[in-house]
Amino acid sequence: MQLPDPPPFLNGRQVLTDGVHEALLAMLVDGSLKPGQPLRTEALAQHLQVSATPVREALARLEATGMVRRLARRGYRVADVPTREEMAQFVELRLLLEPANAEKACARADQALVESLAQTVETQRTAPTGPNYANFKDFLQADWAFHSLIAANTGNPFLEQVFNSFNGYMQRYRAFDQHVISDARESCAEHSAVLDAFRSGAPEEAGAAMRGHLENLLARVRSTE
Amino acid sequence: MQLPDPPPFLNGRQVLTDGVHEALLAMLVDGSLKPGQPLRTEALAQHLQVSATPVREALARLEATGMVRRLARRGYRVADVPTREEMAQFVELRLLLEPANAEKACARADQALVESLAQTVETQRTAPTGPNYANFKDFLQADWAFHSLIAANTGNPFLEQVFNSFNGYMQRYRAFDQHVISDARESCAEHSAVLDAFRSGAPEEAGAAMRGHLENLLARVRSTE
DNA sequence: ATAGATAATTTTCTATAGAAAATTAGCCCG
DNA sequence: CGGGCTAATTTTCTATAGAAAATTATCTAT
Repeated sequence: MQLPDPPPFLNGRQVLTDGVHEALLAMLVDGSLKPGQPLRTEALAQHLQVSATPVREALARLEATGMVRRLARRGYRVADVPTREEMAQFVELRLLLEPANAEKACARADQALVESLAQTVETQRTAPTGPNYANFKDFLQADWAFHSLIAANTGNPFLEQVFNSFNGYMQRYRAFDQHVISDARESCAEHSAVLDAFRSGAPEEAGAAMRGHLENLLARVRSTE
Repeated sequence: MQLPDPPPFLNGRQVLTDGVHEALLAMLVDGSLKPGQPLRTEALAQHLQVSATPVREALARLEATGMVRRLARRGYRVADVPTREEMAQFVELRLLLEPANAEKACARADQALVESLAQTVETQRTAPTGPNYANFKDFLQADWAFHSLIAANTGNPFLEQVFNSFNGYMQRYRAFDQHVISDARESCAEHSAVLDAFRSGAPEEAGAAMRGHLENLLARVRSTE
């Protein structure tokens, strides 16, 4: 098959499956694919201007993230949005991992890392926090970048891997949840506290600050509704 | 296509991809697919008596486990066996999660769980620990079942999910590593200690026993060679 | 009407053919 | 003998057709 004009998502990618995977991931995260919605391969393929094969392959990969679920002989569906309780359990998991991440990363931190972290905090501070997802997208990305940078600099690839595997799951929740976002100011201040510990090279403090941040987050998630 | 005799791995499964996935997983775990070996779709398909499509789909799923890696336009390969250092880092991750798992599971444990755990310990105690993989397969399965049961009974599905996602990775390592197995006796005694804490309904003790178990494991992994 | 069965349609899933890329082999010339 | 170019082969990757299952629609009998 000769495509009339190359699909826009194939920027630099060599394989259609990769492009489809990325495109679907973006749609899942930003909420344009609605929870519970069936994902028919043919329709998606048509929409993305490719055949069904790379779509199926991309969906198979996405299944592992938990954002898509598959029923034998009945195809794929968009996973339900996490409930508040599920999100609380998710934060419980993060509470086990991220304070340790912060401690390890702080112990190994160089100037470049500290500056990168500072950059994310600054981005968060100045990013708009409007009413809909498009408006606070930058804020959320900076938020995640902060945690992600720390996970990536623990020196332990497994810690990074576990963290990243839940990336989309987390971001998708936020796209559907208005409340967590409204705590932008507090969240920003808590990140600053972690950053300060990094600046003064105090691993234990960094761990404690991260624990505090997540405990506050947990309280915010649990308190509402 | 009409298969002359149904492939043995399609027992009860409705979809070929599922069967292929399971078959490949088994081959990866028991070491019959060697580290670094290229996984050519056509060859695997022929061997499993199916076409290339379900093979590709199964490989796409396996990529997420870390046991298989993919290079664009160059296909899939069996991942390298974890080094000792990587395995130590893996145990570090487990040290963050599993003591908490034990504590949570112990706090919620009922009689049935305690009995199931006791069963795995008993299986371990009586299982043969011969020189090659086939011989201590039962032992390793019981070992893993112990940890897996605990993860599955924390009440937090994320803790279970993270744990299971590394299942194959771990088991595969053991198939290639002779040393960890030789500590069968110690490992068994340590499991007993955790079990005792469960019996007496002492969550903190259970967590501490689990921590001790993993710290000993970490020491065993690090000490050798 | 409505329940149950049957037919028609849709959709998933698998096989296969062919295009694009990568690998290997062969060759020429230094 | 060896480096670099081209041709041949292999292999991945994508599209597509068709089989099997599931879903929807239609029809009949009560």
